[in-house]
Amino acid sequence: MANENEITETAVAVGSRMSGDERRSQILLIAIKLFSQKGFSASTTKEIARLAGISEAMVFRHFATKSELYHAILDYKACEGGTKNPPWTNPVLKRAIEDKDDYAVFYNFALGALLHHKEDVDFMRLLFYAALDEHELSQMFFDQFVSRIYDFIGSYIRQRQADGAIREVEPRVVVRAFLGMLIHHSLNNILWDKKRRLLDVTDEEAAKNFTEILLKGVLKEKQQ
Amino acid sequence: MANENEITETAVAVGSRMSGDERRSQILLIAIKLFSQKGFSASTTKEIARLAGISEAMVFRHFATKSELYHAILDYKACEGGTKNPPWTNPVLKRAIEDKDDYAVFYNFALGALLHHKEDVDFMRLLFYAALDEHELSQMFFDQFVSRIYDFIGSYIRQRQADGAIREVEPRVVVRAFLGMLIHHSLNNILWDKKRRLLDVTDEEAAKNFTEILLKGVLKEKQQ
DNA sequence: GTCTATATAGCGATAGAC
DNA sequence: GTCTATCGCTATATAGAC
Repeated sequence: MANENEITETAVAVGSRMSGDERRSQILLIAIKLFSQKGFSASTTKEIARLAGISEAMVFRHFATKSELYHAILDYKACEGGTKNPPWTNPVLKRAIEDKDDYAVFYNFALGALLHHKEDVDFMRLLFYAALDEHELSQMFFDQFVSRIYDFIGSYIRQRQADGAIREVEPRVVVRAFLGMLIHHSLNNILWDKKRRLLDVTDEEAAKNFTEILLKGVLKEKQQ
Repeated sequence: MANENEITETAVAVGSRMSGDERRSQILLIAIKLFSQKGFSASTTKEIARLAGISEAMVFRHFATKSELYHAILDYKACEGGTKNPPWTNPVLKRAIEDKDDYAVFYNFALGALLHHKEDVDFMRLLFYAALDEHELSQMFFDQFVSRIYDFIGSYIRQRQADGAIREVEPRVVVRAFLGMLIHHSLNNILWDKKRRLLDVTDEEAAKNFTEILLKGVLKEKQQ
């Protein structure tokens, strides 16, 4: 691969004797970084060991197989990383929904998503690798998280349609359009824009613009 | 990996003696399929050889290294596959632009993109793998194709803003929003929707809905 | 052009001492 | 909990016969 970069920074202290649990999470964190950078097959247990400052045998003492390590990562990330603070528990968003403040609903959702993506680039990369590899994590995350997003935003849209505020469009199409803007934007930031910046906007500006486009796009004209 | 499927279908006749060029393209096509399904590292020259019905040594006669094979694929795909019939040569689209028929411009662009994605799933997967691996193809495709799309649609938007038809938004943000809907939708179709279908619409419906959302979202109200 | 056979290296994983 | 040493396997890549 073109990327010959090394991981130089490690969140956990390297080497030195540590307890089983400490060591286990250290290995986990390093493996997350490595797998998210190079994918599963291109990552080696040897390099994980080297980065952790321990021998390969130690890696296999904590995780019987490389595959088990992968699963542990995915479990860890899917439970802790990906679905922590989901939108449906966000108080600001809940309030906006109660108030039927359409702009606040979509803007806060958008900004939250963009910040979350930026904060957990590793997880996004891991998730895309898993999706391409057709790994079960992908489906797991999808069922546990993405499909709920569709229900969550979709039901708000349906409600606002009943109010006569939003025109008749299939709610799921609207969700896909909105998520498309957000996820595609984050993906661009992660994968390409670092080198050639096609678009240089703050997360707030992006959230504002996307929200405006979507809302004007779906609200009935008289409402605007 | 979870995907244990085999490639059973091959576009090119397997085995039997063939000319150098024939054999070369056969290997290329098989490798494209394999790399796009499993990524670079997880694909083996042995399997390529097996699928082609030849020995591994033959693969290395045509491509000195596995990496060279990868490059050949990317050159081939980037020149022939990805950028064949780009939107800016589409006569229907050109006509719509001349006529300043906003709906036709965005609808035809959208439908063209969705059909193209569906037609060349292998290339999309290859491109995403390459992007994650930070392979140069990714940047190449980006510079040769994506950035031109931004210029192409962006300049149309700018023109319509000068006409007073489209409200003041950064054109590149609008492009990103629209491409986001389209690419994200295709990505969903490819990666997840095959198992759990969140959204079941024809390409025409999707193109229509996305176009309507975008246009209502950016046109000045009086224009609608 | 195609093969068999082989070189070489690195992989995941294990054994056994400390 | 950690190491060194090593196994068995598979990977890429090459040599040389047909």
